[in-house]
Amino acid sequence: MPAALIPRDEVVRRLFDAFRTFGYEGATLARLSEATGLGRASLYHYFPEGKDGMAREVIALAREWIKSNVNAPLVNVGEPATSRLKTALRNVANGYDNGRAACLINIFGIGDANDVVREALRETASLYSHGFERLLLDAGVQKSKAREISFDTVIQIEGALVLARALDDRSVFTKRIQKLEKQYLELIG
Amino acid sequence: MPAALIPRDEVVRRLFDAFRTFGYEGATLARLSEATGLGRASLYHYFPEGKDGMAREVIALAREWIKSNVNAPLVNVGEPATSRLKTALRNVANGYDNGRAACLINIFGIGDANDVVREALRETASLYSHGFERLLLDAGVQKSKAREISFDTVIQIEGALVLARALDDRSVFTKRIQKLEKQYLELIG
DNA sequence: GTCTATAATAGGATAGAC
DNA sequence: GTCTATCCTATTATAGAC
Repeated sequence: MPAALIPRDEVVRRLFDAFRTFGYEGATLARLSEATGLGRASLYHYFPEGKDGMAREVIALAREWIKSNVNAPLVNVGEPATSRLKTALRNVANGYDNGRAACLINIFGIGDANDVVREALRETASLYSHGFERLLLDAGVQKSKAREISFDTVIQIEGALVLARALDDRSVFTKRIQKLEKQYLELIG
Repeated sequence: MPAALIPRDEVVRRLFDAFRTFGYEGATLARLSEATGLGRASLYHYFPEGKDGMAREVIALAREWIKSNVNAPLVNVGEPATSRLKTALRNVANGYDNGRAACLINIFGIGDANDVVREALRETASLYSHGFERLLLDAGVQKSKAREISFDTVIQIEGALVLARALDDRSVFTKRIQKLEKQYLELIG
């Protein structure tokens, strides 16, 4: 019985990349096989539920990524608010490869996903704004205002990614992240 | 020789709807056939270049839509700036069915489109911000500032559409449009 | 866990009658 | 312009050997 070529986590990470590059429908098993280096049969060994199961695990990875790379830094009360924000935004920029990579929240929102995927998507999108909201509340911003701004933050991230891809110009994204940082520093600095 | 069941323009409009509902890869010929009411063979009669040709015409329709429904109202110097803006934003809200429909600029930016589609996409995305930029310039806003705000406008539209779909909450989109109107009125009112 | 082989279906596209 | 029939390929998925 041959050993696993790569850890399961790494398989999921590569699937994640493939899904957000090609979209759900565009991510064919041939491409997923190439992205992971695993044959189709091996993919079905890892994911008996097939492509749908892969998608579910990939969304779960996205959720964990947001938790550890965005929300955890933002609510890390040991640090001053400004450096918490900078860490989170740096992680956001890196996570999207500075605008080259798309967001799964967008990708899986296209087409007719099943209910499980749709609910996971809703939860993940909601989670995304929570960290920013907490940071603003900690900094003394009023609740309704904090909610509005944190929503606005996710909207700007998603919109900038879309426009950067359409214009084929990453700076549209990186500049927007810089502008977000500036806006936050005016509020919480 | 049977007459055409529907005008060609209407066929393209229905394809437009199908593409932005399902994405390029998700828009199968079966679905395009159902959306238009035409058999596959008839679709190939209208579009000898197949699905790719349909996509190109659909993007052209999107460009024309932006020109007549967004940019034309925005630069209509016969009207006061505020009502020009209101007309354009109302058209934007309607064009996306108040947040229920996705934007082709996003849809066709996913996956690996060919060069023709990619270039058309770039042009269309660029066109989108031009009308808003012109309105701001007319209102006396400084050029660099006008450019920045008009970009920001498209980013917010695209981002709000993504988030509204992910959260399955149209109000995320409609509220953002209202906020955009308010921001503009502070500048040009 | 990986492999080869293969089933079963859906996808894009075309031919030719009407 | 539309229809039925069909081709070919790609796609998802499974079986069984190692």
